[in-house]
Parts: sequence; structure tokens; C-alpha cells
Amino acid sequence: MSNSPDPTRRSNASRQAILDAAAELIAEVGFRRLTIEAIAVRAGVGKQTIYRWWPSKGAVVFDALLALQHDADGLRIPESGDLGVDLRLLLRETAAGLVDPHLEEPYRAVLTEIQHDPVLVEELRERLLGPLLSATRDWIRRAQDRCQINAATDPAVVVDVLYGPLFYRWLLRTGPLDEDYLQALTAAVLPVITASSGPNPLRASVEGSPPVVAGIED
Amino acid sequence: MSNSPDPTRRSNASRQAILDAAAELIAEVGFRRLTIEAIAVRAGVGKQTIYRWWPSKGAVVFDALLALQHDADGLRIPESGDLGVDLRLLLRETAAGLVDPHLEEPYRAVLTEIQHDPVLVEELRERLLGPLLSATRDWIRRAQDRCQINAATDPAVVVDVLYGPLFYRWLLRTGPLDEDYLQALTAAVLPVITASSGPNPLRASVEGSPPVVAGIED
Amino acid sequence: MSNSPDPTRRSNASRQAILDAAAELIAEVGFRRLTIEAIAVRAGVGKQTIYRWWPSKGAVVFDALLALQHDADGLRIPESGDLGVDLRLLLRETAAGLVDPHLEEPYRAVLTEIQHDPVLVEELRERLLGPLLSATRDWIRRAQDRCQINAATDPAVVVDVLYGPLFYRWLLRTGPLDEDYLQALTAAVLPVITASSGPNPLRASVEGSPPVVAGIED
Amino acid sequence: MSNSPDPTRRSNASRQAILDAAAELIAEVGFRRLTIEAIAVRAGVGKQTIYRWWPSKGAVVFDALLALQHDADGLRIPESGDLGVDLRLLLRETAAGLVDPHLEEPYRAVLTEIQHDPVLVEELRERLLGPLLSATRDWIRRAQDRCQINAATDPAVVVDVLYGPLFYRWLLRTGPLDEDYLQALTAAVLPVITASSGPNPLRASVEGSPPVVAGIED
DNA sequence: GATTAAACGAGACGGTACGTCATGTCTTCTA
DNA sequence: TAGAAGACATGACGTACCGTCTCGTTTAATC
Repeated sequence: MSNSPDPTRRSNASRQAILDAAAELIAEVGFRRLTIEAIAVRAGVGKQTIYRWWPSKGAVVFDALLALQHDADGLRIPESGDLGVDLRLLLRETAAGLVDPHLEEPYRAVLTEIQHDPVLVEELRERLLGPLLSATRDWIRRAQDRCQINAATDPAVVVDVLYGPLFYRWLLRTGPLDEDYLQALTAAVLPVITASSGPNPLRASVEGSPPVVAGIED
Repeated sequence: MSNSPDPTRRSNASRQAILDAAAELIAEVGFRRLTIEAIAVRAGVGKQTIYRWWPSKGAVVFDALLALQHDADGLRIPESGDLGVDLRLLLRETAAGLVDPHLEEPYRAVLTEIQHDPVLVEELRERLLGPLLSATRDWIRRAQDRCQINAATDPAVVVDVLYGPLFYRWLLRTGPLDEDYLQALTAAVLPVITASSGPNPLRASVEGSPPVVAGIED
Repeated sequence: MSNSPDPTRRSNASRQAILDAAAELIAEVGFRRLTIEAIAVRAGVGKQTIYRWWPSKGAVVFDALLALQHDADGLRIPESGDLGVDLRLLLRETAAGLVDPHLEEPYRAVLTEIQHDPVLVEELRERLLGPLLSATRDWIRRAQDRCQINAATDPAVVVDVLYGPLFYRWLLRTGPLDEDYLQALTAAVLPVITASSGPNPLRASVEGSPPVVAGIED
Repeated sequence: MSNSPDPTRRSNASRQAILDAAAELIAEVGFRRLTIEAIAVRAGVGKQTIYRWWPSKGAVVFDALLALQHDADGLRIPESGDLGVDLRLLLRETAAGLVDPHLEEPYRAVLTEIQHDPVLVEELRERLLGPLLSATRDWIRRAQDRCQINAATDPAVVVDVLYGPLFYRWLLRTGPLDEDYLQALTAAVLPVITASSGPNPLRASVEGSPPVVAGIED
């Protein structure tokens, strides 16, 4: 007694028209004023056709974003062997996606939607973020193998340190993601991820300051 | 010929009731299903009283968040002189706010709303983010004066590197913000911001890789 | 590029429910406190369904009134050949409608609404008043053919003289529309409409008073 | 423990400004879209000053109408002794008020309001209609004394027959109240009210048709 | 002339209903 | 028989007014 439709009978023309219409409209009016009805009209499609195949407006936008990214061929992780060069390229490509006129609004919309939609966050993890993050983690691990990145650091943490600052500035709009910024960010982040060799008195305080840590770890 | 209401005649009881109701409701049903009507009913207030004083639902939630924060006395920036200790405390306090049962939903809501509301982003900059960020930047500058942080790095970039990873993980829900994570993040971030003195071959590649940089800097 | 809905797809169940609810509510609370929202709730119908098919609250009540009248089978014009008898029957049937517990309020509401709504007055003319008045005028003409009514008088004027006094008393509530009144009114009106035979000095003054008439006819 | 205000301290300037504003606004936007707030603003008066002295919007308009009528000096009942002349003058003056550009809308508004407001209908009876109707009835009685009007007819019925047709046409907008109509109406109505002496076969049927009347009077 | 109490203007308030909009479901017609 | 078209019940939107309720500010009448 399943009510789910038969995917083999799905009209691909309709699917494509819907994603195109969604992409166009989100660029025109933004996510807040984007409506299912408008998408249906623009796509020349019945509303039910949208409701049949997507659970929410956010899911449509998410799929539209994926389609746009495929057109742009996605994020490639550079690997020249030179960590500084690779890092700059990686950050630049990431930033380029965030400020791309066609992609920025959908990105913000998806980021927005996952805050309140557990289904969509799962979707995002599996189909957009997951591949990207695991590729990044592999890239990090290889750099660790080459002793370019401190092997003691969890790759997941390195990922946060790489992408986090970029997203933070982008989301809070505290400044532009221009070349100057990327340059400064790369210079600042690079030492974090490089192998730490000599003793570092500050670092020591983190690992060993007993009274504070005791209080903290309660 | 101004149509704006007279703030001196504003009912403080209504204002407080509205903020309380908003805080309660956002915790109960989340931001998406939060409605102005429900806030008005819960607060025992006419809808117009909300529309008179706030331009949008997001603005109400933002004020409710500010009020909650004031109750919690806000974020204090620690300054023991030990950079590692201070950094951990700072990150821990920040993270504590993000995962506080009363604050998490409002935080996500505000973060969400500023993506699509230029007025609110300005409000946020002035009244929530601004004070916090400038305090953080001052803290950084003092640490730079003590030669605990590389004086060549723009404090704004340091801010991004400090808070960015935390927000990134929190927004994308790629993992918990628990003590283990904060410990690892502190350990990873600390070297970024400490003064780098000796020659660093990787750093050199960032500053000097001619062919790539040439292409980039066009 | 028409935005008007397709009448062939109209839900007749909703239509009937709306008219019934309107009739009930107007009897319960009167026209002034009758609201579209209450009609929608009582009818188990969305407000939009009302707004889709009727332009105003008055129009709904008007249709409700028409439906009630159809149930009561409307006004029949009697024609026994005896003018006095017919006239009394006509006035009595008219008065019966005006004081019917189910119809009085809707009648007053419609009369009220047409004072301020040109669209509704047209509607009224075509669908309620028109048929009644033209039937009455035909009835008058046949009586004139039988020389029971002065053939020189415009049937439209006769109509006013027939119905006007009744409506006047009903609208201004200057007295009851009971049998005594109908009896007196019939007795008074009958001579108006009967063929005038003998010379009438007063009548003469109307037709011949030169100075006054001169001033009037300018 | 009376809450009613002290009439001796009433501001006459405000009273007049309110009535003027009401008269202006009803001419501009009609009664339906007339609001107390708009009257208050236009009159430069606080809303409470209106609510303090009038129980309803209809009451304000009623007073505004009375004031307008006083300016126009009201309806004088002509009495030349020639019934036909007097009747024409009376109908003409009545009709003139109904179609006066300044008075028509307020008249319709008041007529409308009394349908649903028992307080106002009483007010109307006492202050507007009452004096007019009793004057008319006196006029009729004097004509009856002069044997110009059938003394057997109740003056109240005569009043209805006089004014009713005019109001009927005016309210239902079935035709203009121009000189031609007034001429025809006068000619038609005059015989009703004149003394009928000789035998009238139709009249007889009214008074004596047993079978029909019997059925009716049950 | 100072006091004082009520009417006044202004307008914020808790409400109700408005008419519109978008949602997600359901039905009808068409390819 | 899937899909377009769109009517439907639902319910929130933001607005307009309602009638009540403070607020100072006149404005008379009393002291």
C-alpha cells in the first residue's frame, strides 16, 4: 500500500523544466519570495507534479543547485604537491562558488533550509557535502602521509579550519571574499595544518594547563 | 508628517510579553512554524502592536535573542594572559551559546534570516555581532602587542579563523561541539595565531609561487 | 489572460453550503454583524471560495435571498378579474414576504446594500426586481385593456403607487403591515388606479393650474 | 456614579468640525467607506471626542444630515388651499431633498442605518421624521375638514400613499425623480386622497367580496 | 489670579475582520 | 494513466478600524 510514485514513469522534461524554473526564480526574487506556484507556472507544470517528486521547496532548490553545480562541473580538489599552492586553489575555488551570481542565492537558500529541515540536512550530507568533505579529508590524509600536515590532527578538524573561516565571513557578511582576503587567509591557515616540530610554549599550555582543564572537563 | 509611532508611549509590558512569547514559541515549534499571530495570541497582544514596533518576524526573534542573551549576561572575553587558556575559554563560551537549549534555535533563526534580509543583517552587525567582534579584535590586538599573536596578520582574519570552524560545524551539523572537539580545535588553531618567526618553506611557497600566483592575481 | 475562475468546475456543494450558512447567520446576528469569515466557517468552506465567486458580502446575501425565495416559490400575481380582490392579494403577498421571519432580514440587507453598491443594484434589477416589476406592469396593462385601470396612467407609476406605500411603512417602521393596514391601503389605492370617469375639480387643478405648472415645467 | 459627560462643557467648535467633516467625507467616499477615524482626522479631533458624544457612526451622520437640513431650512408644507397645487409642491420639495447632491448620500445612509439600528430609528422618528409626518398629517386633516380629502381614510395611510411611491422609486432606483415623473405621480395620487362620493363597483368588491376575504382573514 | 476638574488632541492598545496569498490535497479533463 | 490545470480547505499574512484607555494640554468655572 505504498503511495510513492513510479520513478520509471517520471517525465524528465518536466523535471528539468522545474529545476530550470526554480533556478531562474531564485535568482530573480530570492528564496523568501520563491513559491511553488510560481515554479509550476514558470515551468508549465502542474503543482502536483512538484509535490509528487519533492518533499519541500527547499528540496527543489537543493536539486536545482546540484544541477547548476554539475553544469559548472563542481569543485575539483587540486593536488600539485605544494601544500601552499593547493590550499590557495582550494579556497579560491570554494570562494568562487559562494560568490558566483548563479550559485550564491541557492547556496544561501540551502544553508538556510537545512537549519530547520532534518530531512534536507541528511540529503545535503549525502549528495553535496559528503563527497566534497570526504575528498577533502582524503586530500588532507595524503598530505599527512607526506608529512605536510601534522598527522596528529583529526582531518575533520582540519576541514573545519580550512572551510570554516570562509563560510563564516560569507554567512555573516563581515567582509568580501576577494583575492586579498584569500591571500591573507591562506597565509594564516597554512601554519595550522603544517607539521608542528619544535616545542611551543603556548601549545604546551593547551595540552598541559591542569587547573583550567580540570574545571573545563567537568 | 511622520507616521512612525512615539517610542515614549510604548508599553513595556507588551514589549516584554512579545519577546517572551517569541522565545517560548521558537523553542516549541521552531522558526519555520513560528507565526506573528501565535506570538500575538500567546503574548495577549494585538497583532498591530507587533507590526508597529518590528518590521519582520526575524526582527522580533532577533530582539528576543538579545533579551535572552542579556539574561545570560552575554559573552565575556577572558584574558588571563595565557593565550591557550584564553582561547579555550573563548571557544567554549561561544560554543556554549550555540548549543544552549534556549539560544540555539533563535541563533539559527537569526543566522537564517540575515541571509535574505539586508535590514536585519545591519541590525545584527550593530547590536549583536559588532560589539562581540570588536571586543575580539581588541583582544587579538593586545595579544599581538604582547607578541603572542603574529602581528602581521589582520585581526579580522584571526577572528574568522577563531570563530569560523565552530560555526561551520554547527551550521552544517557535521559533528558535535563537545569538549573533545573544542580541545582538538584549540590545539589546531593555536599555532595559526601564534607569532611565526623562523623561516617556513611552505609559507614561502604561498608568497612566492610565481606561475600560479600570476594567473591568480589577474 | 483571464483570471476569472471556470464556472464549470465550481463545487455546487460549497455553493449551497455558503448560501445556507449566510441565510442562517443573517437570521441569527443580522446583516451588520454578519462576516464573511463566519459564513466560511459555518459552511465549512475556505474564505477564498467565497471571494472567488461573489464580489461582496451583499452579493452573497442577495443570492441567499434568491435561493430562499425559490424555495418559497416566489411571488405569484393573482388575476381573478376582480381588480379589488387581485390588488388585495397582491399587496398581501408582497407584505407577507417583507415580514416573513426568514426573509425580512435578507430583504432589509439587500435594500440596504444596493444604496451603496451600483453593481448590486444592477444585479437586483435583473434577477429579483425586474421579473416582478415587469409581471406587475403586464398585469396592469391587461387591467387597462379591460378598462379597470385608467389607461392614461403610465404602468410604471401605477407600480410605484401600488408597492411604494408598503415599502415606505416597512422601511421607516412607521407602523405594522397587518391586515387592518392592508385593508385600508387597498381601499385608498384602488381609486387611484381605476378609470377616472366623472369630472373632478381637484384633478382639474392639477392639469390646469397655469402659474404653478408653468414654473414646474421649466 | 454616572459616566456621561457634561453637555455644558462641550466644545461647540469640535462638534461643528465633526459634523462638517462627516458631511464632506460621506460625499467623497460614501457611507460604506466612511470611518470614525477619518472623521476625527479630518475634523482635527480626537476619536474619543466623537465616541463621547455619539453612540455610532450612523448617529454622527444623522446629526450631520440634520445640520445640513437646517442650513437648507427644511421642508415647508405648502398650503394654498388648492390641493393639487399643494400636493405638487409637497412632492417636489420632498423629491428635491432626495436628489440634492449634498443630501442624497446622507439620506441614503440614514435610511440604511435605521434598518439595523433600533436606537437610530427612534432618534429618526423623534427628530427628523416625526415633525415632518405630523405636519403632513395635520395638513391632511385640514384638507379633510375642507372635504378635499376623503375623511374616512386614516391620515397615516394617506401619508404612505403620498410619500411612499417617491421613496420606492428613489430607493430602488427604478427611474428618475424628474418633473415628468412628479407630474404623473401627482395626477395619479390625487384621486386617491380626494373624497370619493358616488358608488364605485371596484371599491365595493374590496369591502364585500366574501369568499376571498374570508380565506384571507383567517 | 491661582486652582482644579473636565473636555480635549493625540495616539497606543487589545481586538476583529478584512481581502490576499501560498500551502498541500483533490478532482476533472486531456494527450 | 501520468500530467496540466485549477478549485478546494486551511491558515497566515499585513492592513484598516473598532472602541477603550492612557497621556499631557487647554479651557472654564470656582475659590
